[in-house]
Amino acid sequence: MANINRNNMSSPMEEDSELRRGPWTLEEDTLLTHYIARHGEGRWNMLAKCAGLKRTGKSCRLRWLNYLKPDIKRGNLTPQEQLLILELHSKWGNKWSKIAQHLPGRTDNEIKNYWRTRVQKQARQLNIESNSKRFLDAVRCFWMPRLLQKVEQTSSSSSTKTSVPCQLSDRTVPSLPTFPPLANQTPDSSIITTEQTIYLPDFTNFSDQTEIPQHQTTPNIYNYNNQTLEQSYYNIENSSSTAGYEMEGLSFASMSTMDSIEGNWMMSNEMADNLWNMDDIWQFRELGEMGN
DNA sequence: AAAAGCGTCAACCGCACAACA
DNA sequence: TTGTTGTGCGGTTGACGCTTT
Repeated sequence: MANINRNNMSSPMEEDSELRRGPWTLEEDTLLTHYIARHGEGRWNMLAKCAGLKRTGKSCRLRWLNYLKPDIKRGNLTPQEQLLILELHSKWGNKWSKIAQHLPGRTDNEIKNYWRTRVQKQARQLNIESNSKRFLDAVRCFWMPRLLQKVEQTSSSSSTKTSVPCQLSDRTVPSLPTFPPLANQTPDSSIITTEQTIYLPDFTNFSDQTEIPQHQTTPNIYNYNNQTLEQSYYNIENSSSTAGYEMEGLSFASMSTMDSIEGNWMMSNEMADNLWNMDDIWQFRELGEMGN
């Protein structure tokens, strides 16, 4: 049976024709907001009726949680948030609500949309499955380092540790070193060390620490296209000790597969969403072919 | 200027599950 | 135990706006 009928608690003939669908009007938003302000959330079907809304309870709940709730954060996802999404998705897969719990103010719907429109777009460009291990490697090799760089730029350009929009006016950013150093290499002082700490702003409410695996202190070995690879792990920690969460286990495994990119990492405004350029794509393809 | 193509995102749908009578 | 209701989740759709042709 359709949800509309089941949730509406009345016969289809009675009320289905009266139920509104589609975009919410300002008036409906106001009704819903005011009702919840007075009576609180929950019992959505009853709420919809009592508030005088010709909507299903389900629709009201969705509108409230995804749009009207006061703590909803609007606007583009910050590099930090994108980074976190990539990492958590690599860990949990399409568990959008679970991922959303770690991004205060962001909804599962928003994260899901981000994944489908931005991340999967990159997968299409690479002509690989977005859920494949190859794509995961590509994300870790190319995308995450870029986001890390943006995080760095954000934190260094901001005296306070609040999020600022990423505004890269120059196509060329300072060169990024081989990324990451292999475990048996002596880290050059100019390069990012394996214990680099990056400060992330505004991540609060991280209480689900049990879900985050313990920090891996030793590199482990696994195979990619029959090549033995070492994984290096980078730590990213929350800047606020009171936030109660450290992003331990934020792993950038297997970046060493394709760490031969030297020199300039190109990034521009138009590439803000297109986190790897054509050179990266071709390089990734070539590496994939070599491995086959 | 108009049409077509494309990307984004709010909203909907189907399903699963928990709570309860 | 069974049926009903409420809620939550993930997948999908479609409207809308922007860009390209």
